[in-house]
Amino acid sequence: MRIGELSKRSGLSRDTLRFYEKQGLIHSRPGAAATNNYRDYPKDTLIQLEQIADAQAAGMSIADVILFLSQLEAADSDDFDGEAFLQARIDEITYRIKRSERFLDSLRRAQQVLATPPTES
Amino acid sequence: MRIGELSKRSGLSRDTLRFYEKQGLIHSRPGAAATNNYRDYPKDTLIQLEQIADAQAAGMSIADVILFLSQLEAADSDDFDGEAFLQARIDEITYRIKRSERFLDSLRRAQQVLATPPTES
DNA sequence: CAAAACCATGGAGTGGAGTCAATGGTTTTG
DNA sequence: CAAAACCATTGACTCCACTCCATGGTTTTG
Repeated sequence: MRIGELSKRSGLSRDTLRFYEKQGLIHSRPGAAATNNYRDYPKDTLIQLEQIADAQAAGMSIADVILFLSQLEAADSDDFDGEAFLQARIDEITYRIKRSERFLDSLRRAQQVLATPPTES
Repeated sequence: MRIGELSKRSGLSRDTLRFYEKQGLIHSRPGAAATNNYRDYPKDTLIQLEQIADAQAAGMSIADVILFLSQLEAADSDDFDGEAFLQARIDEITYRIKRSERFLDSLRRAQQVLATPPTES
């Protein structure tokens, strides 16, 4: 799949896709046709982009996502404590969700207030 | 409360607090002592900072938080559709939480994989 | 086959959210 | 009362995640 189609399907701009690739988040095999140097993305890139979006929604930086991905691929490289890394992210995200829900509640309360007809003091 | 104490209690830097104040997120009455121009923060600023942190955790920008706050104070200004604004934020955040939880699940699965002793093929 | 549509690279620019540094005034403390 | 600790302002700077542009090559299409 070429970048234009991936862009359309993922909803991300071409520039963002090229940026992600430069960062190492996604990969393309260059020019299958060999005549040009157009990027050619495997179809599961779309799924990966979804996962990246999930990670970003959870507050992870691109650098974190890269660390996480490299972690999955080389699960037994022992120069890096993957378990600690994972646990730290899990804790962070759990905490973030808790805070988000608290904020959501206050938005709902505000909604209640707005929905209530003005006081007839 | 002066900025140093607020900083210590909130865990935010003085610079961040001054930055927030410039943005209009928090307020101080200047120099109660009248002799200096030190900021003096009411004690409920701490609570407000907590709420701001919640909002940020939920992915809201500072500009959004300001809009939200102004919304609570002037609930009947009719040049702005507060209900639509609130509903949009609620939807956004709900969606973000859903994505975060999906990502959390994949982290937990990765954790499982790491915890599993290497295959004895 | 020419115009339109698509692709590439490199590098500059943007916006959000702080962070740092320089300079100088005020309070607290031993 | 001097030194240390605290405070103020202004403006420059950083980092992140894009986004835009200029320039030029490749494909597709009518």
